[in-house]
Formats: sequence, structure tokens, C-alpha cells
Amino acid sequence: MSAHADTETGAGADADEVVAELSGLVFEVTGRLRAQFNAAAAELGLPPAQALVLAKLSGPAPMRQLADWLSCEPSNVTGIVDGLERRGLVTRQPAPGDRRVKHVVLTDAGEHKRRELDCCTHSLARTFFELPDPDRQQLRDLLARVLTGPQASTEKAEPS
Amino acid sequence: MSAHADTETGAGADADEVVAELSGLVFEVTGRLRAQFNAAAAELGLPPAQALVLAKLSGPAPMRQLADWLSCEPSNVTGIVDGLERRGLVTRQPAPGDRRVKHVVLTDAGEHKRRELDCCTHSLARTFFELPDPDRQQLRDLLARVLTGPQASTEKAEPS
DNA sequence: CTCGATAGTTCAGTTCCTTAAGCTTTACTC
DNA sequence: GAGTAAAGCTTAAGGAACTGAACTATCGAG
Repeated sequence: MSAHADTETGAGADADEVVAELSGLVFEVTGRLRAQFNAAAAELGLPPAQALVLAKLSGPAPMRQLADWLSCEPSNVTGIVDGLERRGLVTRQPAPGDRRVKHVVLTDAGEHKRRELDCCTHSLARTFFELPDPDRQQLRDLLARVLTGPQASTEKAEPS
Repeated sequence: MSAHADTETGAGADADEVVAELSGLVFEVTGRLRAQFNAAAAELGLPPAQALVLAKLSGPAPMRQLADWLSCEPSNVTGIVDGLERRGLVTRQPAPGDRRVKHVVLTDAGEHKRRELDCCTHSLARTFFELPDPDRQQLRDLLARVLTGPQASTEKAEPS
């Protein structure tokens, strides 16, 4: 793999190579994860995107927010929510205070299905990230820091 | 959150909670990553799945292998490769030795586009995983271990 | 040679997703 | 208050992704 182990850092890597490897790994991980999630969703009779929405939907949320969650156009959300509604898992309710917005809310069946899906994804994560406990916590912390962005990472102790 | 903090591990977590958090984080990370990758692909005039194939395709590979990479049905691959062929990025060539299989091989334009895409994904990974170097290496190592599966994870020091 | 498995394709049908209108309701401005 | 811009959602048209079933062609083993 590392044809030019030029530096003597021990781990055999300048930053670019680490990034390249990371890129490849992330590709692979997300690919497998997506496949397994889709399979789990299909098991419950749900298409991928609809399952994704269901998983995210804890309380009533406006359509617009779903579009943000999915990083897609609002017009797309219409179809996905249509699907969920057809399956009886959500309903559209007029939002109080602003008659433009419609809130997507879970039905009882939707709540139930959501719990099932949640259970699936957790057990999926449990078997997928088959690591000793401390490593799992470390992975969690690293990912959390990645999500919060480059923020308090350079400073070690905040100046209080 | 942790209603039953029964153990006193200090980090406030029994394994289930860590897994639950990990599940949520991974959801978020993969979602954003997918969105950014799709955007980068669109920048190069490529639909997501075709970009995915292009990124994976280093040498000639039979259709079947692509299906495995994408975790999808072979019939789906036909369409995706049709798209890449229409764009002049790959060609289908009969495999020597077995006249059933067709190899998907990059054209010159395909090689070029692939390099562009590679460059994009690397710079994407670089900015997405904005962490100090040692943390980045650690993340890489953890992901690598996740991919290789539950194998030499219980032992700490390899005998080498 | 015949059978059964394997590699690809085609076809029909669903889902996802985007752009470009359009409609209704709000918010801003004069 | 009237006029206008903006926001939230929907519709319509079209491309791309994906599956399942049926089909062709090839390979391998008996």
C-alpha cells in the first residue's frame, strides 16, 4: 500500500496519506452501512428515504425541516411524505400560527414503526461497530467532534 | 437521557447508550457526507451512482463485481454502466477466457474524470474531518478495524 | 449431450430527486 | 391599508436508481 514510507513517524504517514486512506475507509463504511440500513428498512416494508424520515421524526416537524434533514429540495419531500401518509404512518396537520406550514406528525402506527426501526438501527450499529467498549466510546467522541466542526479543537484547555 | 445510570464508569454510559449515540452520529455523518459527495459529483456532471462506480473503478472489473460493490442487483448495474458508457467514460469489453462476462474498463476520458473525482473526494474528506493530525490517524485506525471485522480486537498486542 | 449454475440483459413498476411553474399565506414597505 | 417581496408547500415533467421476474448465452459437471 504505502509505497513511499518516507517519514519516520512510525505510522508511516504524512497528513495527505492519512486523509486519502480515511476517504477510502469512509466510502466503504458508508456504503455498507447504507446497504444494511436499506435492508432493515425493506424488512419493515419501507423504502429507504421514507425510513430515513421516520427515523429522524421524533416530534411534529414542518416539511421544510425535513428537506433540510435530507439535504434535498422541498418538492422532493412532498412525495416522500405522501408515501408515509399512504402507509398510514404520518399525517399532515396545519401548523398553529402560520397557515402556510404543515406539520408532519406520527400516527400511532407511525410511532410503533419508528420504534421498530430504531431498534433495528441500534442493533445494526451494535454489530457493525464490533469494538471493545473504550474504542467505541472513542469513536463516538471523534465523530461528535467532527460534527460540531473545527471549533474548540486547537485549544486544549479553555481559558476559563 | 441516561435514566438508569447504573454503572459508575464515569463517562456516564453503559454500552447501550454509547451504541445509541454512535448510531445517531453515524446517521448524521453519512447523511452530510452523501450530500457533499453528490454535490461534488454533480459539479462534474455525474449522477451519484455513476460517480460511485467511477470512484471505485481502478482497473477492469466484471459487471458482477460492481453489483457487489454497490450491494445491488446486477440488473441495476446495467443501467448505471449504460450511463457511464453514454458519457464516454467507460467501455464494455469481452473478458478473455469467459465469454459470458464483460469487463468495464475506463476510457482515457474516464481516467481523467476519475482523477478529478478522486481529488474532489480527498479535499472533501480533508475539510470534513477537520481534526488535529493524531486524532485523524486514530479515526482512520478505528474505521479500519471496524471494516476488518471482529477479529484481532480482543488481543491488545500483536505477537509480531 | 443434458442439466444446472452463472453473467448479463430486458422489461415493468416503484421510488427518489431536481427544475420550473404555480398557489396560498406572511411579512415588509410605503 | 394596498402593493410587493418572500416563504412554505404542491404540481408537473423528466432523469436516474433500484427491484423482481423472465430471458439469452455461456460454462462446467455428470
